[in-house]
Amino acid sequence: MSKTLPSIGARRETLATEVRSQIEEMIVAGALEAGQKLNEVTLAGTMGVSRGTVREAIRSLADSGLIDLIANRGAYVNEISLAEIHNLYEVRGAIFAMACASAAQRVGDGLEADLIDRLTENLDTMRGVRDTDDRAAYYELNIEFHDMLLQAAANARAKAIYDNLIKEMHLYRRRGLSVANNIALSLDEHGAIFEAVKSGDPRRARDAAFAHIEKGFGRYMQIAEDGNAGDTADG
Amino acid sequence: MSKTLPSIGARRETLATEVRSQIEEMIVAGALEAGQKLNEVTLAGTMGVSRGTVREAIRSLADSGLIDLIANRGAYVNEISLAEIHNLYEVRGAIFAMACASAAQRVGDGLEADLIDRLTENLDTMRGVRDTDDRAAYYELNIEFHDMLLQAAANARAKAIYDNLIKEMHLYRRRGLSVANNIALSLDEHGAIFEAVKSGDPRRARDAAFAHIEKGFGRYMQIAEDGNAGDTADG
DNA sequence: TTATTGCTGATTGTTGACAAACTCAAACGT
DNA sequence: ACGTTTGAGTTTGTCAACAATCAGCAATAA
Repeated sequence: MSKTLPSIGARRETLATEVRSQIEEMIVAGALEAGQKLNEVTLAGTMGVSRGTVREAIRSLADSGLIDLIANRGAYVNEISLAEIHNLYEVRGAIFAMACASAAQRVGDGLEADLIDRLTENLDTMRGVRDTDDRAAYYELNIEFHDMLLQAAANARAKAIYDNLIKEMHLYRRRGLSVANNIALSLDEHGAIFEAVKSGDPRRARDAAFAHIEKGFGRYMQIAEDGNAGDTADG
Repeated sequence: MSKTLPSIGARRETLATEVRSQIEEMIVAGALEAGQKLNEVTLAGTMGVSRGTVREAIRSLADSGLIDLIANRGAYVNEISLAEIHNLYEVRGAIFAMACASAAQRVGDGLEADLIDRLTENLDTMRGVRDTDDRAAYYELNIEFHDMLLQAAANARAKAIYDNLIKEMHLYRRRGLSVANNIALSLDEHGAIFEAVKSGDPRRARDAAFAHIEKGFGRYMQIAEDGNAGDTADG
């Protein structure tokens, strides 16, 4: 299913970036377990490329936190504790809250004219999905909701960091612990964020976003303690 | 003066990381200007290492945002606009605010016993420096203040991202635009953050931190517009 | 004149080989 | 029995050479 996104004209794919996505996918899919060591020659062999190329890909993954590097000893798939998951939630919340505040500010300034319409449509569709309990659909809509706000913040760096965090958090979904979700609850929270952004109130948007992420972590903890292992969307 | 910081015990230095810091220093010091292209063979020659090694270093720098990469065309020192500087301030503010809230929470929970003492001492020293107008000393104290709070947040990922942002923002200090500073003002703001953290009020700490960074950007803009080019600390 | 095509030199992408460092376990000495 | 040392084997770090791609310019055609 996952065609590589056609890169926008500017930057073609290089072999190393291709290998990078491939390893990334292996980690997310669980083909490489947490704590497992990545052997450069083995990977190079199975992928049919040279060791240097694999090496470059691994270095890149290490820089974005998916992999731990120890000099002269190798690369290991990042093992993560519950405390670290909390840390990721915190950072993600901080970035998202900032983005929502920024988006609200821009809406108040008359920029981002169509944002409100697009958010409205997203929420409407989501309400329809709530009753059908179609988690896959909800998952996509949830990502879209967050993405639109990040986009509206007009802060490329923030978006890059956020996307990276999301990618990393994906990991823990496949690793036994599902990410918490309650469509009805997170829909309410999305509504609160929406209202704040719509009214152009940065401060309120920020608080609503923070609350949303914090509650999301709470739900995650709940499910983690209950030992649930379903594959759901986060919210 | 600028010795390279001794890397923390755990991870030994490899040649590539050494080259990385060296290039980093060249960029910060202005030996490599914004927009300038980095030629791999030239760099390898001047540094006396192989091309593959500088390649690895360049890739790493690109991942942390100091350098722009274009496939098959090369690496360029990141040119940055005023809007992007604002973006960096925003992200930095978001992370810092989150850290302060977290620190306040932990203080309220009885953890971080000595944090308050250390912050108190930092502020006292700073007040002494205020009158002498010793900017170098203030600069160090300012970094220490922020570092202590990031540390107290007990969030390694947040600290890593924050440190990276700071490093990047260093760039624009050497590039004509100084980073804004007014010791007396930022001392007041530090005081507000301190009080909030001390009272264990996460929300107030967060707001104070946000305000601090925002005002810092305001001062930066002020100086930028005035065309000032001194080398001062930010606050 | 202007746009297109085909060279040429230079630079990046990729590879395989060599050198250095590490792991593990057996041999050794106390 | 226990800690230390030594050595073989494996894995990573570094390097130099080969292949692919790009920027710039000259020649050609409309």
